[in-house]
Amino acid sequence: MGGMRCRRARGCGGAVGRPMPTKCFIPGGFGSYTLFMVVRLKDIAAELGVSVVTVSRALRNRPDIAEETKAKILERVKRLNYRPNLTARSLVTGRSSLIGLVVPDLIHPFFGEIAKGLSSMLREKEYYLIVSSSESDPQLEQDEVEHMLAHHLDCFVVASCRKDTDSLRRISEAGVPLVLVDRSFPGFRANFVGVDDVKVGELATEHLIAEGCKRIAHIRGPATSIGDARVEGYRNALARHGMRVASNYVVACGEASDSDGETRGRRAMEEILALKPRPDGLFCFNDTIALGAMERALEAGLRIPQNMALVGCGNFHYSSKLRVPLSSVDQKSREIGERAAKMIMTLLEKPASARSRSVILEPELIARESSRRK
Amino acid sequence: MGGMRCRRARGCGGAVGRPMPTKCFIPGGFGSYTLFMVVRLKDIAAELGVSVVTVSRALRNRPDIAEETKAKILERVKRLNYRPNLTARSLVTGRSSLIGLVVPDLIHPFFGEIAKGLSSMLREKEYYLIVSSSESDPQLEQDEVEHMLAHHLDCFVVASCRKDTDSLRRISEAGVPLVLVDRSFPGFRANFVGVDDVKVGELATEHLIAEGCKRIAHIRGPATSIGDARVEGYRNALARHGMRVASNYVVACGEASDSDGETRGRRAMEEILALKPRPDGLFCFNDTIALGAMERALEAGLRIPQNMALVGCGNFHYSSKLRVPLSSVDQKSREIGERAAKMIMTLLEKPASARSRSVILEPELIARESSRRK
DNA sequence: CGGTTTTTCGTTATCGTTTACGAAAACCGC
DNA sequence: GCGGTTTTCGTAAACGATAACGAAAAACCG
Repeated sequence: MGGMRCRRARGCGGAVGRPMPTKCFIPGGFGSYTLFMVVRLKDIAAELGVSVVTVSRALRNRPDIAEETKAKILERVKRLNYRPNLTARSLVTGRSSLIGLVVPDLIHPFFGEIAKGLSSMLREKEYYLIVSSSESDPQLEQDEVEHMLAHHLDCFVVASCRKDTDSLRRISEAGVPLVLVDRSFPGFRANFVGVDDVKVGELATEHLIAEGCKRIAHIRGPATSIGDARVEGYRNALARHGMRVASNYVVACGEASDSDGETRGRRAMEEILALKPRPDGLFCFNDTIALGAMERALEAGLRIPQNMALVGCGNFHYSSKLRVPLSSVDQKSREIGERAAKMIMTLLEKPASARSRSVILEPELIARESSRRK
Repeated sequence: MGGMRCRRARGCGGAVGRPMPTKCFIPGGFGSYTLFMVVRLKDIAAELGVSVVTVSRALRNRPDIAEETKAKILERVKRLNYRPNLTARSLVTGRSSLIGLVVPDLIHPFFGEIAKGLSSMLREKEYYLIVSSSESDPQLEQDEVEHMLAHHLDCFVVASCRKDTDSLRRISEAGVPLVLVDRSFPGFRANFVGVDDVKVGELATEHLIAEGCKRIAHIRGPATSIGDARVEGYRNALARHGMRVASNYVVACGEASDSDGETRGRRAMEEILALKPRPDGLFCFNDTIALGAMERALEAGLRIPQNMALVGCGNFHYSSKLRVPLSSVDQKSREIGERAAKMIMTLLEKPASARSRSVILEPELIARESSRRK
């Protein structure tokens, strides 16, 4: 118990660097404060009369150490509650056990689920998640990525809100593995996990057709690969059934960041209500927009789904609790997180393979009252 | 541009440690890959013919450096896109710029908001958030804390799901500053940010009384300080109006982790429906439970709020979109995050003050259709 | 202009760990 | 009992930064 150090203590500043017993009470103070001990390899080594390296070897289960000494060391390590200083380890190994997650919005259930899926899988391998919410602000995203690079993370998981690939390119240039989620960038080669967004559009539209809708409109999302893909799916489905695609039936609602998606949904619905003939089916880019649209439609006296059937996307867990339970295309957010985690683990274990992998999940339609007309 | 190193590269393993130009193309490969450069203090120093320490000084804006050399260095730093290796810095300074956040559930909007509030404030000071979801599992929480301690975080923010203070005690013993959010532990001195939960119970109950309810029931939460405080508030309000507190009007619904809060809410409502006389007002521990209760009540043919007025707690942002928009006590989650961030910053800037601080926010009732009877 | 102060910058040690290498000890076959 | 392997362990040098100290250069002052 000899050579240990007391590092920080409330009200005992001078003691830094001096030997201390495991617990240390300051008699004169406001009471007794337990001081904290930094147990280091050095301490354990000194106690047992072995070298630092030997202790390190025991901890990392290296082969070149005698079973006997290893047992002795591990016993002491356990008793002293030693944990290796990952900062120091990281400095020399170059691996931090930290994964960076950059999403547009932490509160959005979609990204929340992804974070949860990621962290629950990464936990097993003792990786931790350092998160950043870009608040759907491209500049902020870039800045955050830049700062996070300084932490030398082992891998980035990014749902980018930028139109260009500048922040992603910075990550690649820094040689840090990267997994895109939700949104990919054509022309930018990277690992990707997400759903098939064309399929999303198809599923929603096919469903509305199956429910007997004749004039199906679409509130489209931003002009990103996702937004475009869903429009494409919508068009595919209509074409497949020989239905006309009136161009004014696709209404844009701006750069739908989800925070104000609802207002945007309301505004878009205004446009749709003005259409002649009025659509009897509507596929919305996401649930938030669908929510706003639904509210506006109800205010206007429409009955849902009788006058207009509605399908959203995202399948928020409260979709079923709404005034009119909302049909929605599930984006498999939890699974996206888990698959991304798996991808990260192979990325980090295998020597960096040049090929980038994509995992495209199948979306799933959850039909609820807002679209059930039969 | 001389002494720089190429660190990692796809498909060029052998080059590690050798000098390389800023960009490096491998002619024979599958194409051209940009290699990444580790720019270090050493590199900048070598280029400019100054010492490492001088560069370090320029970067940290220290006084003991000539303006001229500082400018020269900063120009080069900027041009090379240099960022200090925070891992290395952390090792020597003992400060990691990382804050640990441990919550029971990342998807829960309450904790999501807290995370958002925290990170948006901490961002300014270039602190980052390492998050962990304990999934409401006490053992998991303990393990996670244990692991996170190895990362030598600057501060912990914890919404503990444990009945004891073991994990918290570990943090204190390690000498790491700690801020509790949402839930405090009587007898355990620590910094705290949360709402006044007695007030929560009072607000909800007073409101129901004001709306003319005569027999007010309560679905209580777990037997924690929070659960107890809300019951206390509920009792206070009733007592204040001379109303009888029937003990069977307070029904428990188990350890409401929020994931299955809804089922628990349904079950609790079963009990409540069986009460004679049937309550005409109900205050639920949280919105999720309220949601389940509401559903069950509607199924049973009750009209809300006419037959039974309902108030929840948490004020989820979709509360207003429900079948019957839900009245709810707002817990100021965003503000909790922001105040916690402020607290952290003073904690880290000021020399560790022995006194622990508490910020108790005032909850606010948001009345909606589920309780409006007048 | 000598001496003192101030400014500016470099040298050395350190943070806690791992990697590379080599030495000692133990084991082996003959 | 001797060369050669194998096991086990220690020494030294990193990793990239900062802290402490001291020396050189510049500025100041009477």
